[in-house]
Order: sequence, then structure tokens, then C-alpha cells
Amino acid sequence: MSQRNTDVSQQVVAAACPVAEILDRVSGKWAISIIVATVDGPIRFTELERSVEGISRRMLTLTLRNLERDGLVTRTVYPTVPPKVEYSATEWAREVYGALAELTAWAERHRESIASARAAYDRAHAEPAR
Amino acid sequence: MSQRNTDVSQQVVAAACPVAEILDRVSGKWAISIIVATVDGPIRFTELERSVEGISRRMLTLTLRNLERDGLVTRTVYPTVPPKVEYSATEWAREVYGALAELTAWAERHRESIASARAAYDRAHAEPAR
DNA sequence: CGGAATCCAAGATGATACTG
DNA sequence: CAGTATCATCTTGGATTCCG
Repeated sequence: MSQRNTDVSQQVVAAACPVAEILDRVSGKWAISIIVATVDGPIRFTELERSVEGISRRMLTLTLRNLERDGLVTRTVYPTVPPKVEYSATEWAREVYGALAELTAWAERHRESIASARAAYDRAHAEPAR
Repeated sequence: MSQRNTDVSQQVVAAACPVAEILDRVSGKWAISIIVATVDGPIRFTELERSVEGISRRMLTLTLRNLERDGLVTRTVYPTVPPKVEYSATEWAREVYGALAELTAWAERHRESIASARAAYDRAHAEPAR
């Protein structure tokens, strides 16, 4: 509608949509940690709970369900006593994680710059309380 | 602590942290849309409001402030009457967006597969209501 | 062991009205 | 025009308890 929405920017917007989808999946507070924890082989629920520092049982369950739903992890139940359930990352998860590599690298390189930029902003906009 | 946390996986976890940071910045409901809207040149507040479909004035302001704080957009005020404020993506924002490109491409390729995987999951776990 | 269910606190978002 | 302020609401996440 606005004159800025030319063909080009429209395409970009369209291209951004699926990213947003993936981001929604992967950007939860815990999703990435869980993917990371599952990439190098099957891991049990309780092991995950210990491995992903600070996660609650509830969030672990919820996040795992979502990841499973999106086909990023598989859930395997062994009907033993006591029960045993293993989770592992799928090929998709590995690809997504790989795609995140560039972003990771970028983040690594700019970690400090970003921190100081933020600090500078905060300083500039601090309460002029006195 | 667990035996799975070998040197390798530890490194991966460490590497994942900064990504999580970036993701937190970029993964808001609106951040990406705003970045996209600002990449191809300065854009005014009201134009943004129209350009980013569905965003409220409040969220536009808040998200812009956060992006500015992280150095992803710049804010330029022209002390005219009526006031004029322009926002534009920084070099950082372009780099991040570029780094997201691979993820975008992946998402594009698998968009349908993911959708059907999710549909299948939902079907399999649907209310056995009767 | 591996959850599901419930309750609650905190944060994110939306709607609306007001202002320099 | 470009916000800020306020209030209502929806969503997230944590803590706890119960169960097969």
C-alpha cells in the first residue's frame, strides 16, 4: 500500500515469513539447548533435565512436545519397568542447527561489540535522576 | 556432569549461548518485520506502522527501542514541525539478516514438509474424543 | 521414570486515550 | 507526527502434586 512496498521489499517480506516460523520454533527459551543436547545421540528424559541447566520439568515436556510436533526430535518409548524414553534430534534439527551456524559465528564475533553498544545506549538514556 | 557432556558437546553448548542472545533480540513477534522494513532505506514512524501489518503503536515503539538499543536500527530526529523521525537498519542488522538467509532458504525448502509433519502429529495425537 | 494436571506469577501484547 | 500512559488480556514459565 505504501509506496515503499515495492516488488522487491514485498519479496523480502514474503521470504521473511518462513524464517519467522522457524524462529518461533527454535527461539523458545529452551528449544536450542534441547536440540543441542539431543544432537549427539539419544538421551533420556531425566538426563535432559540435568543437561539443560535450569529448565523445569514442565517446560522440558512442553518444549519436547513442540519439537516433536515440528519433527525436530523423535521420541522413543521403551515399555520397560521403570519406563524409559529417549529423545534424539532428527535430520531436520541438524540442518536447522547447521543453518544457525553462520548466525552463531556472527554472534561470537560481535558479542562484545553488541554488549558495549547496549551499555552505551543505556548510559545515554539513563534516568537523569539528578 | 553427565557422561554425555563431553568436551565436544560442551563446546557446542557454549557456542549456542550467543545465538540464543541474538535470537532473543530478533525473535520477538515484530523484530524481523521491522528490520526488513528498514533495510532498504530510512522510513518514518507512521510508514512503519502501516508497513508492519498488524502491529500496535505501542509494540512498534517498544521493539524499535530495543532494536536501537542493540544497535540494529538507528533513530534520526528532525526537529521540524510536525516532527519527523526516521529509522533505518544498521550494518549489523544487515549482517544478521544475511546470516538468517540460510535459515530462510531452509525454511522455504521445507515449509510444506514441516506443515505436513505437524499435521500428521496433530492427527496422531488428536482427541480420541470418541 | 516420565510425565500430566493444576495453580500462580511475570511478561508480552493489544486497545485506547492523551500530549508536545 | 511521533510518541507516552494506562489498563485489560493473553501467553509463558515455574512450582507443586499426583499417577501409571
